[in-house]
Amino acid sequence: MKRIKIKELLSSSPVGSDVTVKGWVRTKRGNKNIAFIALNDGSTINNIQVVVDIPDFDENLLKDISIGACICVKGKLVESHGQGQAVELNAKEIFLYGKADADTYPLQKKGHSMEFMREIAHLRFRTNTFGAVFRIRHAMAFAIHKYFNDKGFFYLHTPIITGSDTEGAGEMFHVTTMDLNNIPKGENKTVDYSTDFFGKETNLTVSGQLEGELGAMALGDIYTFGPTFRAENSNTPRHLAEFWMIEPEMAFYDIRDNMDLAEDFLKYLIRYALDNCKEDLEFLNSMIDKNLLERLNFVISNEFVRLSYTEAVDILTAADRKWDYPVGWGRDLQAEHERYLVEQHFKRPVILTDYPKEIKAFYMKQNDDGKTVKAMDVLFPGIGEIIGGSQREEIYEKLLARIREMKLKEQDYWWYLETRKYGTAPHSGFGLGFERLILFITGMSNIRDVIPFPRTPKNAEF
RNA sequence: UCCUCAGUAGCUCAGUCGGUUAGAGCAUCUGACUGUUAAUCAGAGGGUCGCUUGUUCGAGUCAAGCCUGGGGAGCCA
Repeated sequence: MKRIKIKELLSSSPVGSDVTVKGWVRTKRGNKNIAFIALNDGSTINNIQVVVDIPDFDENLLKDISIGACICVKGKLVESHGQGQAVELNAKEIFLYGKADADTYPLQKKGHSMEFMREIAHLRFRTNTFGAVFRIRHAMAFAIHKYFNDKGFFYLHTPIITGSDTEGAGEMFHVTTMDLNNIPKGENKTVDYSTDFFGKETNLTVSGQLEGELGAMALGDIYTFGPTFRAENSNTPRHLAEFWMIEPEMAFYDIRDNMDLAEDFLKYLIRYALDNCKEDLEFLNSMIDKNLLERLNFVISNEFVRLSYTEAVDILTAADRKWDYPVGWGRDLQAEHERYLVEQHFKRPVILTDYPKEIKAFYMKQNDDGKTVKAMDVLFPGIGEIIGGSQREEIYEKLLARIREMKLKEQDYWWYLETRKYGTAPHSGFGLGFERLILFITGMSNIRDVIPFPRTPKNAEF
């Protein structure tokens, strides 16, 4: 008999039908005559209750069916005699795929801390919380592709190994095949990369943006969605050394179009989760964050506030409170400032634009005032910066001047500059941190709990 | 990297002013119970008190250093 997934079983199998289910035991309880097994196969957060007439089965088999064991059950679907569920499965045959020694299996029926779960990341998928989180993570990845595909964007695969540093900012992971115990040195005792695999210094990408722009200058609208690496020694609940980022890049979009897209995109994703991950979100709302559903609904039904950096500084200066870090035009906004704007002053997502050029990247479109650039940061409650983007500088001379002002290596950007030399066009784009989106959607509080196997300083287990 | 808090049974934690043999709940094991819902009830086993050094007659408790983890900050998505 063909196996049926529990999600399908619960939604569409008629009472009285004979079915086969396969899954992992969540709990077993009962007495010497009858046992109840809560079985889960990951297809849904819901379990099927398997009812076992103990005299009909081998005693040793039943002993081995403990929490974590994997079994196949054939039986008849019936209306439940108990209260907790509509239907249950009366077992006729049970096959044990793999037992889970109750003495050593780390998961129990009762609560575990998130910290403990991180130590058993290979098993934490088997909990309600992580099952819900990773089903939602999948749904969001799918929705991202659907959103862009429906809008005529093309998914562009930008390189993971790069020969250039996107912004000159941020530590990168070196990629090499050199023998680290015997690194060839050239003149001045510097490393001689000419003998390395690529014949030059290479790193893992910190952003696909620059390559993404090359694609946008021909395909029109593109997006990337791939792994991104930062070797920064960041130890916070919002940073990973390896994370996933979505970077759309659009020809002929100005900063306003860019903001419109970012807001529409985020609201689409939240709505997609509400429509397609209802049960998982309800579980997270009840167990992880009591305000989750309310917050998600609030965000999709209200306009994001849009204001300039200069206006934000005015608000912060006028605010009746003390800052750990001083507020002033030209200084970068600190976490406490962003939080104040989002969580107290406006109480909704905020898009900040037109930052001083000194605190932003070289490629951002310079405003006529000579002081600011067309940058935009989308700030979310509890998360901080979830999106960072800008209109790009498309005028060759201005871009080159900025590269020189910031003392970047001009020759490293020859191909980037050529897009401004040949058929340049106004264009814009942004980057969305995928895990930060998942944090917001799930209500989880630590980014290490929304990626299957987190990479952070001093941790690359699994 | 900085600040701060923590590390005691498989898990979550208590442990008073430094004092005899370090406790609880859950989990595990044994037994009871004819429909359970984190099942319930009774009993049992289970400890290098993160590591090292020191102070002391005596250290889970005090001190120093280190390791690991949480929270906050910086960097950023």
